[in-house]
Amino acid sequence: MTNKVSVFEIIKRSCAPKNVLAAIVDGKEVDLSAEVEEKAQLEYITEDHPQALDLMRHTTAHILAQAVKEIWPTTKISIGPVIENGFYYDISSEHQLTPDDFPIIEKKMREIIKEDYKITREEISSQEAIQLFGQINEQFKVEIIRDLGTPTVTLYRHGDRFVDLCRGPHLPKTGRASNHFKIMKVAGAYWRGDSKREMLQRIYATSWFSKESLERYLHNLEEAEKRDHRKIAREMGLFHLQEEAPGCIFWHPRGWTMYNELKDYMRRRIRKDGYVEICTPQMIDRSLWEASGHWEKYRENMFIAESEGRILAIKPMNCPGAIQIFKQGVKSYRDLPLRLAEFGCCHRNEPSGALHGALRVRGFTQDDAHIFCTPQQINSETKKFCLLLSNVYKDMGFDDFSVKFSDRPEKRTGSDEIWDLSENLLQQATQEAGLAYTINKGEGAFYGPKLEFVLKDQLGREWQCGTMQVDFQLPEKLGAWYATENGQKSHPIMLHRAVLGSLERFIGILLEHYAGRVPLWLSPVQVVITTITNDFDDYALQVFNEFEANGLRAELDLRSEKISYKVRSHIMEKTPIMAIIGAEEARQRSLTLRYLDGNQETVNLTDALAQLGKMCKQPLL
RNA sequence: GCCGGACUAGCUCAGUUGGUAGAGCAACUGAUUUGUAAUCAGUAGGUCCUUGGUUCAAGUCCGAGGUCCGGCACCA
Repeated sequence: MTNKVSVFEIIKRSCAPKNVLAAIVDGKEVDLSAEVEEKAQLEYITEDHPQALDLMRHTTAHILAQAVKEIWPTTKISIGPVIENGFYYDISSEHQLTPDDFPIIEKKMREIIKEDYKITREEISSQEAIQLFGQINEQFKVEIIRDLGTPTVTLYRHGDRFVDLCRGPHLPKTGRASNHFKIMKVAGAYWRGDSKREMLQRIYATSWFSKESLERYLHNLEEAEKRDHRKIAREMGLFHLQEEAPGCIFWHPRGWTMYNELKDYMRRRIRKDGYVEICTPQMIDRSLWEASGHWEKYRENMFIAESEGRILAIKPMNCPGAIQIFKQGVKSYRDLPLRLAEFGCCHRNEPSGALHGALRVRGFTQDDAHIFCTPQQINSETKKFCLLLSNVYKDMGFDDFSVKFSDRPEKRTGSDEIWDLSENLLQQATQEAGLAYTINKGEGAFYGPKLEFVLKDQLGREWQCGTMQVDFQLPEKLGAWYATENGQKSHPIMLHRAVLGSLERFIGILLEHYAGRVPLWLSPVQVVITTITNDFDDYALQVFNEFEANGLRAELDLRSEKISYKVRSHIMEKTPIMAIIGAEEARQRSLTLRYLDGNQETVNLTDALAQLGKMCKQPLL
């Protein structure tokens, strides 16, 4: 029999570092109070350990809960997990928290840290735990324990002041938690993430080991907010939204230029990949939506127009329309794969609370396409698509995107065989395309599995852009078929796919990614020509005409302002290049090109034209 | 949709215990002719989100609605 001792004891006896927060035994994190074999291999978690921050934040979350309970004793606590950059705790309280309460809570938390309560772990039977939490009116804890269904649970106490249900591990004492924390915001969150249940108050906080880390984090947040696409769009004069059209964008000339450049680029891309472009009606009679199943499953999100006694739906998706085109004329297996692309303008009545600038809108245009193919062609088409998407994202400057594979949901149609087949084909093709992905269990569409390609905004929020969905339902439902090699009728598989997702969303993400300094070929104004004094306006006008004739998007700024004033104003509009003309340039028929990063060079007009032409060229041209 | 907050000039924001609205920047006009992030002066600009109420009097207090912001839920 081997002797068991606490980690704490081992540290005391050995020459282990002083500032150990917890330990890892057999790959499992444990408290310092944990009893382990005397000769166990221990890894110590000190502040510089990769897992230390989460551990400390977790304990700080408990301290937050204790503080709130001490200030408002009737508060009920639920869960308080660690998240990226911090943690939150969900509570239910008669007291509605406001930011004014944050300093009060923070002060109490500092007191708790200063009091340096001993944190003890205790394992008790679930029944006892239910009784315990029942007595102190912690109904959420009781529910959690019931649902866990384990014979025992673990509790963590802060001295005799606070008790919480928790798996742990935790710091040995509250005093080991860092004082460098900050409560960030309070927001509503449903109990258990279920919109039918009680809404709790979620307190978000961040916490770091050092003051510098905390300050750096807060500074980064501020910087990220400056890159908010809504702010940038206004500064650059790209688009606006207004009350009368919630969730719909008013594109201004500059924004629309960017939009069309992006669209042109995509057109060239997909043409190279064998797509043909179509356009289907904006409004289609209800009967088609009933046949497609949208009327039943998606009615709530559809905008309806009534006319002459019939009900028309404004399309929320392009697929039923695309199928109508496929159905024109008899199709043969020789026609497959048939790739019908559509820059489809869709409207969806998204929940009001979901709207978010250009990233979540009600009216948007997808770079959509529907590929009609045989099951055998799923593999090659998926690979082809993954390659297309990777190339597009690369051209846009996104090396970093995540891929999620969503498999069969509980509510679905189609046999298990067809699900097995399509899931396997899709996964295999993705692997063969060299893309790493995570599994989104049960998140597939009811008609088939899907791939989602996700980009992050400046504040770390994820937005799905690209998608690839296998659909073995809709062609059949809407009566699309082709003649096989044996002359039999067969329903094609339909692949729904988009690279950018929506042009609106993608532009929003581009703006944030580049802080408005988008690649030259996308820039609405590529170069602004300006003069030091009005003496050179004639030459400036000549330059402008030459630029325009060469297909550059140029503007003239002949305001009689100081050059510093004009430089500043164009920097703020994020115009990538200024062509500055003074006495020297006019005499030599040259230009001084000033870039946004402050670099500049003086070149003669002919060279400038060639140089700018090259720089502003779209990919694939 | 749910919880909370906000809404005053194009933008960023002041506006006292309720007494009838202000600044800076932007815009416009004029002067200035200037070498790389703000030249000077003047002018104009408001249904204080909408609406109902309380009051002698409402930007301010109360009710209803709208939009936006932050989360949550949703996201074919």
